[in-house]
Amino acid sequence: MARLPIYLRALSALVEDNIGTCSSEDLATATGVNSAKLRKDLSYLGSYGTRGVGYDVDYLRYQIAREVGLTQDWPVIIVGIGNLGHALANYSGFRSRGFRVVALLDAAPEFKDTEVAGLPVRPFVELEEIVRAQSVSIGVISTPAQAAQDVADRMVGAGITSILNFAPTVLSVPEGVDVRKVDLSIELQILAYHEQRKAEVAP
Amino acid sequence: MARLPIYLRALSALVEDNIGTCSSEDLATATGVNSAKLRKDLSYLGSYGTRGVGYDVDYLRYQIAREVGLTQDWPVIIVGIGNLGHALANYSGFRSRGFRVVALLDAAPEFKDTEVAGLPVRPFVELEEIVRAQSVSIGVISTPAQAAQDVADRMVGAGITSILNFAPTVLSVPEGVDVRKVDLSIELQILAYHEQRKAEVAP
DNA sequence: CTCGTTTTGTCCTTCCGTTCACAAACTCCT
DNA sequence: AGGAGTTTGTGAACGGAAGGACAAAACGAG
Repeated sequence: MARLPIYLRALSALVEDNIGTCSSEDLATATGVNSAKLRKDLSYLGSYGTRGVGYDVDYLRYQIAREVGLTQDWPVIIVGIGNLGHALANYSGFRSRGFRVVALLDAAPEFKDTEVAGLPVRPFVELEEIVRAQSVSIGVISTPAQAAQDVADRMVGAGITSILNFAPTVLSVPEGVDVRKVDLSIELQILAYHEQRKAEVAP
Repeated sequence: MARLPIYLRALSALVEDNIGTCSSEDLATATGVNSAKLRKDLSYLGSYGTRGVGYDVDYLRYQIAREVGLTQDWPVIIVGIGNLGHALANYSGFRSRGFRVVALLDAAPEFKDTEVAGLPVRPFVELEEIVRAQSVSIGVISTPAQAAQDVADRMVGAGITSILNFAPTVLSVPEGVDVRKVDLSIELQILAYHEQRKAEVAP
């Protein structure tokens, strides 16, 4: 479920505040979901609550983290060190949630011998070697659109089975490989759509 | 509909390739959608196809752009010029799709007199003035999580009615204000979840 | 002009996610 | 110990999106 990470974040905030127990209603308002939906989501993982009391924050957090797979460290590589790749390499939210950026790659020769976020930028041809050496299964693509499919093919060939794609292209990958796409301008377009509808109704 | 921008991008690619006409099947495979779903989406906008022929690429593109609201220019401000804000300010995909970044803001005084992507970074206190002067209705938040709610409140107070939030927090905003959230680490967590399930089944 | 081919637009069925509502289970107070 | 008050877990109803399937419409060949 795509909502588990949201619950996880809210639970982490509760842990910070030394709150030991919470009801589904509490979590629901904190995360902006319906409380029945939240309970159903959690019951799908098992019966981790106590009727009349609620959920043990620490315990529930661990159970969700285990379900999502965050009890282990996931090595990640980032291909395409432009503005966005730069930002991703420096993003602290990855490391704090069980992801470790093990390598940055870029095909452009001008990155030779440069460092970003404490990691050397390595030439793209070393992809296979790095993926195998570090058992990487998750790759991030932050290249321009026209390079994305090539990068994806190489990633899949090297053994990567999950791709987070920031390039504005539809990637085609074989069965068994997961792709998630984040398209910044599409998000803005969706907002513009709603903006326009507001403007049409009002005046 | 959230799929319209995807169709729009595929249509733009077809225009580049000088393709004047396409069937729903063509567009569907290019965007990775079921062709029946695509036709239903398009028919919701009106009857812009010709049976036995398909859709006129240029005409359809214009109609979708009009529906989404991209025939006009949308001024946008970005608050929080860290790594991510930097990348967003430089992202060319915004301008090329009808969005114009009119101001960058940050509360930190060390940004005084600096420029990013050709725009001066202005102090956060000038938010209201900028929003009013430029009639901005869309704001982007790329601050740390703890500042995000404050920024959102100020944005709403200044008259902004659509917010794209990159901070890992649930924002609470009044009725009539749209918020879209992009959480980079949640995307990775969803991939990790699927990765783990693959690993459980295989060995 | 007619027939065969192609493709749209849409009806209808199916399915999945969401929400309501409530019994079961637990705590606390008396 | 028992009753009042909470809160979970889930059965059942609801709604809407997705996909299959097909009639209507356009085009081209003969």
